[in-house]
Amino acid sequence: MSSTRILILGTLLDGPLHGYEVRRRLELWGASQWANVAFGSIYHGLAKMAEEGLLTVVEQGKGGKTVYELTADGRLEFQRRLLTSWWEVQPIVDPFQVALTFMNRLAPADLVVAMEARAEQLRAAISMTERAIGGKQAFGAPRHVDECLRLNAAQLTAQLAWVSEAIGRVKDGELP
Amino acid sequence: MSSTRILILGTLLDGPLHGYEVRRRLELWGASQWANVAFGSIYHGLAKMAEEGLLTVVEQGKGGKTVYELTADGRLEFQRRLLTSWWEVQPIVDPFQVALTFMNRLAPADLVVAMEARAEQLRAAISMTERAIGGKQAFGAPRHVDECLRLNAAQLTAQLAWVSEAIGRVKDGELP
DNA sequence: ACGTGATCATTCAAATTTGTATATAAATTT
DNA sequence: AAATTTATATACAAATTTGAATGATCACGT
Repeated sequence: MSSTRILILGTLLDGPLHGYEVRRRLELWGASQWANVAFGSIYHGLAKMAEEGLLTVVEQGKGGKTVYELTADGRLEFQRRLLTSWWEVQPIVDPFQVALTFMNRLAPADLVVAMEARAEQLRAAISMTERAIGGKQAFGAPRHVDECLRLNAAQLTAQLAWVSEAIGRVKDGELP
Repeated sequence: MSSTRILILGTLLDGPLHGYEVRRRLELWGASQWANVAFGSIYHGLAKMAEEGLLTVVEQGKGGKTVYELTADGRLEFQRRLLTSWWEVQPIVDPFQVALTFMNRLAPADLVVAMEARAEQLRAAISMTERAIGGKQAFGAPRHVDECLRLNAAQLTAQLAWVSEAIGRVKDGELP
């Protein structure tokens, strides 16, 4: 289950918007980091949900601009999806798991070099994320988007801890 | 960038396989948790990569069974993708970020209830993951797949830490 | 008023993913 | 040994995602 739909519905809660603006809000919330919200997906999602009655077209635009608004059904659908987001623990998808899966396919020496480089990059990513905390309110983002950053930083820190520990074990020949 | 292709290539490293068996191996490695490896994706990926010369059809089957083998190009492509997996830090995609993004759309009381339930589920998921460590070698999985489980447990623990701390802040009215 | 680069806004074909339907072989029950 | 269930194996239509292409509009110096 992808998150495109709930994200689109969520941007429309406070009033009608057109596709480009939907995308801009999501960008501001950092959603482009962890969701499929390329323009194509947005426009497709909007058109599809309008077809299904979750949205209505408010202003079919002169010049082509199309503005969408939530219907009552759309609001219900948002609430439904929001509740399942909170109640159902869904797997974390981390592309680094792929690297791990095939760690035995890299020569140990290369592996150690890659791991050390990754540890360095992770430290940079973590401090960058932490510095970003608090910086988005200026552009109209609600305060709690910082929590997304905090959680992300915590998960990157967990990855860093794994890498740091594993470097030693690879050097000792315990891994892979 | 999805991980379907590298996963398929990786299963074929040690010898030709047909689609169903590719899927079985991935399942064993736990990849179905964090990647798009439904049968449809596998068969499509196999056919596409064969078309592109990364694979060849070894045994066009009586009864329909089609066995694929890596070509030299396919091996190179795997190595290329493996290196980028290790060297490029890519964002962690956690569906829970969606829930966080919209935490202000739930009544605080409901929010606290959902968070407490989630903390409970996370504790269960973590201990289940930890118990699974070491259990897959019996079925032929290489030892280092345990590392995927360890990393996953660490990331879930990070999420649990966030939730536990945030419950207090919601009760105090600091969030959202 | 005129070009020109940046931002705004959408469309579209191609690639991928999902989910279900289908078909056959193997094991199990009756 | 026929019937039924389970596991193996693939195919396919529908939905979604990607990424590039296309225009329109706006700011700004000349």
